[in-house]
Amino acid sequence: MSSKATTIADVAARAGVSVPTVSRVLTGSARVSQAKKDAVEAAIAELNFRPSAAARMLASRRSQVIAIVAGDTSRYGYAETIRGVEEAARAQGYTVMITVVESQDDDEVARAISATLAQSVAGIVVLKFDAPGVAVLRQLPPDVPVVALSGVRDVGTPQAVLDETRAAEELTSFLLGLGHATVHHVRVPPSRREDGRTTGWRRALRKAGAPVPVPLDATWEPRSGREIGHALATDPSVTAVFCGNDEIAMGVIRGLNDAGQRVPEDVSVVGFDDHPLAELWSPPLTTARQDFAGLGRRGFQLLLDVLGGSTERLYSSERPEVVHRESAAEPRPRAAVREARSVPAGA
Amino acid sequence: MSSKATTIADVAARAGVSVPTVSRVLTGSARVSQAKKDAVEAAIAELNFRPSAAARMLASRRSQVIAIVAGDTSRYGYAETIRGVEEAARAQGYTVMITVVESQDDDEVARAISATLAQSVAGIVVLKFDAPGVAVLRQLPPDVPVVALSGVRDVGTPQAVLDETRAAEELTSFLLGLGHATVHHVRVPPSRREDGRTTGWRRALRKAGAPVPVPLDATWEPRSGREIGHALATDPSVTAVFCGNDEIAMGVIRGLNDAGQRVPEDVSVVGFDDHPLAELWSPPLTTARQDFAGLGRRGFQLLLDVLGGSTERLYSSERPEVVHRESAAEPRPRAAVREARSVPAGA
DNA sequence: ATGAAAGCGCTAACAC
DNA sequence: GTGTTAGCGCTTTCAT
Repeated sequence: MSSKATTIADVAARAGVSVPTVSRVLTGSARVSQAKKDAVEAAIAELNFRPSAAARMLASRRSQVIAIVAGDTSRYGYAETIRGVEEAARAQGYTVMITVVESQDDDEVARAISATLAQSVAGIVVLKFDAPGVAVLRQLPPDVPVVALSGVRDVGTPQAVLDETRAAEELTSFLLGLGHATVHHVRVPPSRREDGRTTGWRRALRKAGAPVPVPLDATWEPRSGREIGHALATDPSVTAVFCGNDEIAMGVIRGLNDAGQRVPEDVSVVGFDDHPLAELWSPPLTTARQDFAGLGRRGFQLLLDVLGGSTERLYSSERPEVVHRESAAEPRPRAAVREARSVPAGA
Repeated sequence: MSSKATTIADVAARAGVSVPTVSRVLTGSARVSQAKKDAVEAAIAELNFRPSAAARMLASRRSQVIAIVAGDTSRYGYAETIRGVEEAARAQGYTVMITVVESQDDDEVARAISATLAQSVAGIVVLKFDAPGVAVLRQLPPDVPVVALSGVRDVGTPQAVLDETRAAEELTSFLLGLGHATVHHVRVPPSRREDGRTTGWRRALRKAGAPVPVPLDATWEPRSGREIGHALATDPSVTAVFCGNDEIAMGVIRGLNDAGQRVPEDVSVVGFDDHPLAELWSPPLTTARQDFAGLGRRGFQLLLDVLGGSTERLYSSERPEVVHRESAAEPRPRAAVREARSVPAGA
């Protein structure tokens, strides 16, 4: 696709050597005399030659391309994770292609897998953050080098995890320790029946003997949190809320504010992720910091280990750190609820 | 990389036909009798055969892969644009690979271009949002199918644009129309000497005969806006601020608040992009809505036109729409400035 | 150390 | 319609 179709044969001719010799200097697979090496390199530069990755893959049956399979690419955690994988891959000379799986529908999952495998990738990193990711992992042929990235440890596939269960438990316990009778929970769409964040929250409540309220479901849209905030405002028993992520927490706080409730004076709200805007919010969000880019980097490293034939139990776990800011406080008698202002039409 | 190395020859043998016939049903390049077609499809399914994209590209000299070249992948505008390109590409059966260019440094730009071109891509979409993007565009060989995505119209390369100059001018004029003597400007790192947003702002001020303050420079980090907000708070002549993007606007508002200034009562602040959190911020942000995903989709469509050999002047422009919310108001005598609280250490 | 020959898995002519 | 014959641009034996 570059200039004309400058091939390795052109380079060989120009340098006065054989084709395999050019290949040797290209790949460094065997020693070549300095003289020929220089000649080849000069010819390559003059001809502005670029080897064809396709021909290379075909002949060598090896590939320097990895695929990232994800249910989304632009939401905060996904985008950061992808950035981490790409960064680490690039540093090792790998190219990254990306496959999006829209749903856990069989056809869609099969389509995504086919599209990915057709590209002769060296390996695959799947973001197991949601149902599509889980489905892909389950349907992938067993002999493909793959690593999963997620929030909960699992058996089987090599994986890098951000242990959200422990962090959620810690965050919930912190709220309970402040004196709240219980902690309500607003969750984002879970990857399976229950996310680690929800499990951790439940575990903390159980351990403390606190009642376990029914979790409320938000979508990925921050504004869905706002509506839930309106609802939460009408329930005086709600004094602390643990949200599935910071963006939902911001929405919930906004909804609570619409209804005249202050955070943290009337209701404490904590998020998850430590989104870049969490520290700038009013009030600054207490949350758990997730190093998504780091997760991506660890994931790629693991993939490299798999590719290297490592036989170890491939696994890397890290625990998000709770960041204490100002959105959580001791419970106090709540202010009177006022009618939630409806969301402006053009908003 | 899939199962073993099931090839088209295995399929042919199993189906009792020749290799090209299998190829024909695979590509639909020629009619094949229904009987053989069925046999081939059955064999493909039984063998779980997946054609090798590498072999295909090599033999046909065509590719179903496009590359997105970008200076960043996770920031809001970038991530959304990438999402749009990927979505449109996937809908047409294309696979997307992504190349990140870290800087405008010659070596880095050359590395990115080489990595991209080596993959035998059908075409390239470059995000000309920053200096690295501009540099890549300039150094790309002239015969590569490419389209640029940006905020300012340019000559040369086919491109899809989001006309930020006009939108910035409109936003600034709106502020001036409210009665502000001038509008200060906080810009994000520009793609060249000056971004369209800055140009539009300047143009509006000139047209109105308003003084043109020196623009302030933020980084891409929202918190850099906060520090600028602190500085702005000490200058009583500042009554309206136009920020390069919403995240910086949020930081500026926060900084202003730290110093006891209210928005919009004391200072009006407007952003750019209509970030998903802009409507949830306090106060909700007046801004210009940028349809980045749409830009990405239009960009891919343009690339398809280029690939189709279209000889038209390939160009697609759209103008961001100003969204009026609550962060801008008429100027009023400002409240006394109080010492800006320093940013919390752990924040 | 270097060249000749033989493919990698597929598509593209070209016959029939 | 369908099979035969040639490659695509590289890497890989295998000689030398």
